[in-house]
Amino acid sequence: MSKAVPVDGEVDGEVVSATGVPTASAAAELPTAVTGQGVQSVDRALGILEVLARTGEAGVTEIAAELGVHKSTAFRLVATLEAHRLVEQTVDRGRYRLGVGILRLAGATTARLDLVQEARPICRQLAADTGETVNIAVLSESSALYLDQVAGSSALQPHNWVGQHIPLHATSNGKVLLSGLEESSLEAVLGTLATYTPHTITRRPLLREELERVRAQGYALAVDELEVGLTAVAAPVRNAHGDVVASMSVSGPSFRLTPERLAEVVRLVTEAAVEVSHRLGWGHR
Amino acid sequence: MSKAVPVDGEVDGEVVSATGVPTASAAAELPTAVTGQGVQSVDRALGILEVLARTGEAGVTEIAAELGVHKSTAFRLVATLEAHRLVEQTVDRGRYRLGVGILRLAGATTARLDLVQEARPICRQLAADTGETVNIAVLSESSALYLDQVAGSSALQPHNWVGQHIPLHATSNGKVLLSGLEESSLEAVLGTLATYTPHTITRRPLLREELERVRAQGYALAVDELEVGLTAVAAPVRNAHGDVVASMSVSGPSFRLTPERLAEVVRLVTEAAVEVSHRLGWGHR
DNA sequence: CGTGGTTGTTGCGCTCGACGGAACGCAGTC
DNA sequence: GACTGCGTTCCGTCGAGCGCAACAACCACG
Repeated sequence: MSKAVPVDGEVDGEVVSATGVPTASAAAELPTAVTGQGVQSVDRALGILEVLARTGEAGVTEIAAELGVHKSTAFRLVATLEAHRLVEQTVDRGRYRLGVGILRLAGATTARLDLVQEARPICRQLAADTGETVNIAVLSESSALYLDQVAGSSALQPHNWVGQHIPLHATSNGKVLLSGLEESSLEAVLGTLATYTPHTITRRPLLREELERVRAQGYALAVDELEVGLTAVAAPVRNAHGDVVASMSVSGPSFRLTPERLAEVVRLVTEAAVEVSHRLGWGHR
Repeated sequence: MSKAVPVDGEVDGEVVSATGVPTASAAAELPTAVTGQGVQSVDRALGILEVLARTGEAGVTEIAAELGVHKSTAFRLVATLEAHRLVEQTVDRGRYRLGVGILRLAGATTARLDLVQEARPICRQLAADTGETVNIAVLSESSALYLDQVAGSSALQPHNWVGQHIPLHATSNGKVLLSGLEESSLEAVLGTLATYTPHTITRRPLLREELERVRAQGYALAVDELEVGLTAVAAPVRNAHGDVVASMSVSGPSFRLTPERLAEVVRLVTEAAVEVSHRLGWGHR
């Protein structure tokens, strides 16, 4: 198992890439996707955390096999992790699982869970890619509250919606936010469905169908529903639990967001929303 | 931009001003945390995580000083942590902070805790019904550890307590958890009763009376006891044996949780806690 | 534009700390 | 009671990780 050490060749450290297959490193017999270089024992210890995150529970022998190290080594590492409360054993002489220390650390990271802060660079990129206006909104008191907006490349600055409350049933963002609600709370936030244009969805059964479609396809459309000539597409942003916490949208004049262009925009906005979700801790399992 | 919503950003020293009760005369030789025995490098690496959790952000030199090791050592450890996404640097050649890997792990831990799993839908419903923030906490190391949080309908996430250790005597959750203890273990977990506001209960006899009241009425109140303007009400969650295993709370600004509204909130939170208890096997006697 | 102070980053040789082998105590199970 | 699995402990060895020092940027002086 001794790995070829002396000469360290590649300098680029980027190995893991979410979907990427691990690089073909020499003697890569480890089934776990742990990074090759770094402080060995720390690398292994963190590997243990990842194993436990994946399996939920594991014994020392199992862990040792997974990492490709001796039992005693795995035990020493696990004991060190336990001293820091990052793992805990179910009973004495039992298996191990992740401990409360993880939660304490996570609590410290929530300080930077500022949605706007994390989403901004991605919003900017999305605005640059599409050339249209990008918005991010959350649910607030029976309406959509726009938290941030990045203008597109086009000269004419659209209306600035930041801080505005927007009806839920007539916007793409609103539909996405509604799609994340359960049936019970859905009824609580839905008042009368006001009519804004002939295309506004005003009948509840139709809205439910639409929300079901949004859930299924992972994004929402709104064409001429709030305002004639205004088209928008939105995708959900999820937190670590998978809840829909916000919605990210691209909007612009309908004559520019033509049906054939929409497909590409849909792809971009869903990708961006997934990226933000990842930064919020979503994406395990 | 985005002036409208003051979602608290990166305030540095913002971490609970409460937990750090000045320890009387703790070991001066130990640089930071529990660094007893174990794998040295792993111990140090985890120490780095704790430093970052405490300070929010830190540079390599600062970390090295905190741990009492050489810069290069700290750098290598931090680089290893970074490879696993547990830390990340703000910009190139910049300071380090905790990364999203922590959130992934945290998500895995809460997913493993059946308590959170079972309680989550009920918490969500409770948050929707009351419009306020719902928390669920357990007893851990002489303090209340918050396991989960569901934000209320108001847009701005007040403060994310998940993973934080909160004093037991100054919170509604803490009182509920204490009320489930026996006399002997009660004395063990109670240290000095720190004062946070003029309303904090700091005298032991008064606290005992309060706990007796909590036991009798089946819920706990905390108005302006941890923080002026913060009101919370909590109810016990019991397992199949009837032991208090967790506490569920609704909290919000005192101006919104008025006395006349509290009655209704008390009813809702106790009902929700009973429902969770039932799911954990309580109630068949 | 230099100059002295920071930072984070990187080779390098020495040494001490982490590693693996083996043995131990303890549960179950043929 | 022998067997086989588990988690745990002890110990000698050797290579991995340590501290040193030099490096490359950056910032604040003057």
